[in-house]
Amino acid sequence: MASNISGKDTIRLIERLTKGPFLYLCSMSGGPPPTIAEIYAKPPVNQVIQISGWVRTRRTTRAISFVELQDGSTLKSLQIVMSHQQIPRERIECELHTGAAITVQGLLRATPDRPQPFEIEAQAFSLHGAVDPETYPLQKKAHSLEFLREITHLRPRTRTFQAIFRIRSGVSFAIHQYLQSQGFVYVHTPILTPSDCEGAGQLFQVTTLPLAAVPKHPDGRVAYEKDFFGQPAYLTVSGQLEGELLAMGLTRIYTFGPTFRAEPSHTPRHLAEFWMIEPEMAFYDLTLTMDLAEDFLRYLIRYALEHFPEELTFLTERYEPRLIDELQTASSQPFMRLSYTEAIEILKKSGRAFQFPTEWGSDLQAEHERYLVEEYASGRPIIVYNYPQAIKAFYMRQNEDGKTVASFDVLFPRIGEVIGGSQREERYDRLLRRMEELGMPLLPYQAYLDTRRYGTAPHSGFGLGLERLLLFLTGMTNVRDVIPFFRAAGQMG
RNA sequence: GCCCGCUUAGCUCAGCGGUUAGAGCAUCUGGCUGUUAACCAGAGGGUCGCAGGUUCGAAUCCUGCAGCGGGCGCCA
Repeated sequence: MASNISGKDTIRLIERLTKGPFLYLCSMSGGPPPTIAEIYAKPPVNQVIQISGWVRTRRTTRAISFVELQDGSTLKSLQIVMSHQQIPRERIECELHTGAAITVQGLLRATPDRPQPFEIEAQAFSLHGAVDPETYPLQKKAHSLEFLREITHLRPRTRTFQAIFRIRSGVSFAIHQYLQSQGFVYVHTPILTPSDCEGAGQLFQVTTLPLAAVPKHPDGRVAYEKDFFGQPAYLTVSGQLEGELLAMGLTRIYTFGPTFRAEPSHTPRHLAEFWMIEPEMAFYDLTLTMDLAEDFLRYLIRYALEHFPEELTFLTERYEPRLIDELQTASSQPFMRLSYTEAIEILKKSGRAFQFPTEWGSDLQAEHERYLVEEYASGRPIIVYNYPQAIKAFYMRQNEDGKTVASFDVLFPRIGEVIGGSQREERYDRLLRRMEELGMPLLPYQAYLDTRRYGTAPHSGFGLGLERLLLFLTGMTNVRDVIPFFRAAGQMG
């Protein structure tokens, strides 16, 4: 057991086994052991090292066993060579099954004439956690994504999910990097909110009231004054309204956090808990905002291409043959821009028999978006802007034509909408009139309206769905496969 | 929420009214002087999702339920 090996013991063991000077790289007490990615980045050739990880495969011949070790730091694995003279074959066959966690001590030797650049000649290994091969669900061969969704706790052991989660991490970092470099302030908007401030979807209610015996008034209303906050509380469906308040003081802000919608959407593109990035900028009009959204997305795609070439090659070969081509197209060519009115004209002239109407005023359906992106634009991303007011949210800025609002959607091939955004209505009278037209209660929006009463300014923003973007970046087709643990209607994976 | 499809060994699947339900991989046993998802030989492993029904006979046809997947709507 590794926990029984002290640092001194390890040094003594290795000294005894190697009878010579060596570089003492790590022990449990002397710093973290190197990851396989670090070994590949700077191979300590001809040095004795310790390396830890999980067994991916083992091949045994008469005199030697080969163990492929992986640790999720890279797609690559490290081959460990175990001579049966050095380590008894029985022990290897008993302890080293796919999935077992081990630490190996051995000499890193260059192997220029073999498929892998180097390997480790093991002198000793310790087993941290054994695996019962009869019950361990994962094998060295590929599994279906559907099967892996049933074992989300073990998915991180597979190279596919290691690649996806590394890309998710890198892209999250790049999101901060890009926005920070553009002068944006990262703000934390609340997850618990008093009401549905956007109408973006069904809310999850949060309460400490006992569900078996909810306190009520004589007239049957729930006695919310006895609830935790003294009023109803919900999980946020969007940080936008708070984001607007903050942008009206900090000029450029963004949120990046989880969002919750209790919409029973049974599709591969919806989650009940998903991550959204919501930039909000004072003194930005619609055009500046579309420019920002396009530059931002192209930066993130380029970032993925530059930082995760091996992962993207793996995902392209394994899951989506068009992946790298699509990423290169989207990052190298400008997005196509169409007004909603132009888009409708194009659909009408297409000669296609669409299932849904293509009249001005009707919303663009999935089939319309797919035609526009995949056929009309030949796979280039498209920005559609200036949608009819009637099909968009109350806060979007009214255009001078009296029919449309300054809104936009970014549509990607294969996945559809990744961004929805707009210039916000900053004119108090216009906003108030629109809210009254829609019969909205004004009381919960006093803070929001205050920003229009005091020093109002033109401002804009958008929401980027992280999981949707990751579908595009990884070639996955189901958002459940780009988040470690998914929450969707009827499912907690 | 509506519509469609799938569910057979640990995994991926074939079988679609007619003997005792199959294959590859995995597992186990044995073999192999360096393997690359190693290879060779042998073995074990199944109430064919669950509950009913039709039939001389059901994995196969029908009904219901469940789980999963896909399409649509809503959206990110």
